[in-house]
Amino acid sequence: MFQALADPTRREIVRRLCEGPATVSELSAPFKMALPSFVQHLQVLEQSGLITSEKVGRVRTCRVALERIADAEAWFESLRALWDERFAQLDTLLETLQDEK
Amino acid sequence: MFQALADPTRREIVRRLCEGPATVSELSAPFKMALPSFVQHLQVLEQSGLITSEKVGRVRTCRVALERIADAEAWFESLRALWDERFAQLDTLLETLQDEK
DNA sequence: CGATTGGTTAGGCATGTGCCTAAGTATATT
DNA sequence: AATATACTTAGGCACATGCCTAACCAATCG
Repeated sequence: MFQALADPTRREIVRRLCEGPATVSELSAPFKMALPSFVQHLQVLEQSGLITSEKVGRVRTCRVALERIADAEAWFESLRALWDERFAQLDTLLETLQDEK
Repeated sequence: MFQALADPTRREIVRRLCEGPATVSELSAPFKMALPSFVQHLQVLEQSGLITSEKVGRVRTCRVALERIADAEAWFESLRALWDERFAQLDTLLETLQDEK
């Protein structure tokens, strides 16, 4: 998942899809890149679960998988929890020191 | 920054440092990896700003740079904002349709 | 001072990644 | 049916990445 987000093109794709579903053509338009290369990026994102896609006729429409984005975000929250826990321990220690004083 | 977080070893390093500062030796102990390889990971993280390090004598101590972590987290928040904005627009549209009905 | 410890530098390798071009398939339009 | 459009498949290349070993430097310990 983080591997998938390592590439700036892929991050931009995800960002764009948060604005709403889009076709492969729409998504690829702003990028000066050969289509197969671009689609490879989509595949990485889809493989990681961050987006889904559906082909109707000859048009493939991509959508962001927000639950999966939330999974990635949760990692940061877990870091914050660790850090906060550390501050809580520091606070406790400071209180202990004050009591002893 | 996301590039730096793409590697599981590096994510674990960051996670560990959120528990508190640690020396290179301490950090590398759980990993079955040659020290130079491990230090290369630290360098990637430091280069990306996610951690800082300071050498005192022969001991290098690493610390997480929480502000920088917050920068990465902010990207997810910006996605959420886009998504929320989209829902707001949908709500408005639904209300408009209801009014017309 | 010699030995040990903690880290750094240098060079190398196998694999992965991000891009390309060419050719092809399927669907839609004229 | 011919043409255009949207995507897919296949193969390739240059560079990046994640690991290794060997050698070295600096600080600390006994």
